[in-house]
Amino acid sequence: MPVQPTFLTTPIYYVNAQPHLGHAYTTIAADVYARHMRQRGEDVFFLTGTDEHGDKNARVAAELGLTPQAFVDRNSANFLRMTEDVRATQDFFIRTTDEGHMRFVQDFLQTLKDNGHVYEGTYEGLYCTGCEAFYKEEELVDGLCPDHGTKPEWLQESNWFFRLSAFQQPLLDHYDAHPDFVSPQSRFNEARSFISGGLDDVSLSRASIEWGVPLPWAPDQTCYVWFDALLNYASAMTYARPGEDLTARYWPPRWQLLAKDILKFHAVIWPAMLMGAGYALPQRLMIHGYLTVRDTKMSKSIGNVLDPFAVIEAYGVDALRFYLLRDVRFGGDGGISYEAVHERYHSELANDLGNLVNRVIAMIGKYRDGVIPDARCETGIANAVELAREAIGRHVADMELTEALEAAWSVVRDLNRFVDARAPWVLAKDPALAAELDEVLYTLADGTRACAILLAAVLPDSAPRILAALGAGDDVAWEQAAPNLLAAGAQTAATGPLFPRVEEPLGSAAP
RNA sequence: GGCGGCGUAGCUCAGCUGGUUAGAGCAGCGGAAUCAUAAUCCGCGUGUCGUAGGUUCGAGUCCUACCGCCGCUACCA
Repeated sequence: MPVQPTFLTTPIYYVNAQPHLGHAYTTIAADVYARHMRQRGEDVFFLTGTDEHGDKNARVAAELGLTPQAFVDRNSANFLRMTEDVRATQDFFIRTTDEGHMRFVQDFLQTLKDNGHVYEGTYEGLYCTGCEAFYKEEELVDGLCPDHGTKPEWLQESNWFFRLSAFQQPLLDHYDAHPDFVSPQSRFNEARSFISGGLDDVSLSRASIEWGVPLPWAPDQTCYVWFDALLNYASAMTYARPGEDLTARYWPPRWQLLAKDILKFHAVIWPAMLMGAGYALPQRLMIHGYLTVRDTKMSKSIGNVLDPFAVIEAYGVDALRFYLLRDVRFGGDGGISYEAVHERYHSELANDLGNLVNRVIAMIGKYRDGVIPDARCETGIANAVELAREAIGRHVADMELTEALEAAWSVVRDLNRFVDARAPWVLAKDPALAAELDEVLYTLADGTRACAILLAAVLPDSAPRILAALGAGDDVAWEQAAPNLLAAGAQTAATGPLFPRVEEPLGSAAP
């Protein structure tokens, strides 16, 4: 199979806030895809990072007595640490304050202008200085800013505009020619109908905001933060590897992941910008939904969200990764809770998978002195592995991560069924059945090994531990996700429980 | 208001272009087994498929109306 370049991105996260579950969610999903494609031997470039310009940051920095740069340095570091905490394996962590990025933004804007897509105009409206944004009258609450409760002022400023309106037809043409441009389908329809409803030009600059990228032809204005931010996906190609331009190798992105709240920026403005500058468009955008905390009578406290770091601490990072992709169909909205984490962790990770590994290792230890017998994988299990491998490959490629996990889990369930059906403890009592016992034990060890490969992208901590326990080495290459590849004679190694039981769900004893 | 979507077992949800007795997981009940983190396996659901009509030989699956919920309806990340 030829090595394919695979460029995928998460949005860059706005450093004004602390990293939270939403950030972790997108990052984890992207990481699962990246790890999977690396298993398949593809040439992956996984990009994530932070969005650092905008007046909001400058103001908060001032309140804290920091320079804007010091402030974003500190907060960006929190996001970088978050990617490490969830075991994300990005190939580059971009920051919009990077010199390489800012230079690219200026070049890009100049290209847009040279191509005739930028003009000077006047923007006027009700402006809230707190929000750094214009409001329509109907958006105000009693004539006041809905966020700040202050009275917006009528402001008029000269801005530079991007001729988005000119791209309505080209965008529609692209949507019609690429029916899988935006997933899920409902988001595709939403974006397309938005475009067909008519596009207005958008201002791409701000006057009187200093914390940003100056327009190359009008340094008194800075680039509107969204233009600045969107361009990270392209700018990273030019400087992520010093002295090397990766654009030819990776562009365009195969997948760009984002949550539904920023659909229009990515599905309308972003492709139009790329068209205007002569870039190829991303192949596919994956729009995922919101994780909502279940509205139970129990949770009275406001802002009682699920803390991903608390879950990692209590259950391990694999549990968080598994839970988020398993319990909520990737792409849609879904309710989450600490109780559900607790249930999934025990019923599936601990009982189904963890206990499977444990019982297999125990039986091989007890009946064969911890040596993998010389036998062949039973055909039913072998077929199940082959089927799951095919299904998972297909699902992950289409960013159907929940479905992929379901396909992997069916093999785990098959293996547990197989244990009971063949009852090795009965076979062990009759020396005449030694060959059958060998086959059963080999099948269990080999099948469990294959499951570890199938799940390695989701469970980066546990999969290698399973392989080690089975004496199966540490190669998680996708070709290994096939039956009969466990070497006979390998020595198993006892391990503690992979997923030790946890007494109480988080949040059950709130102070 | 306009456009779009959703409403399926106690819970969370699958059900592609209409076609055998509507499915899965969890929870619950009963049983088996003992290798294992008391984990596992087997069996058990008469569900008005939101409501009322319609098209069809046949409709969760298409059409209409209605009820309920939700998203989008241009520049706060």
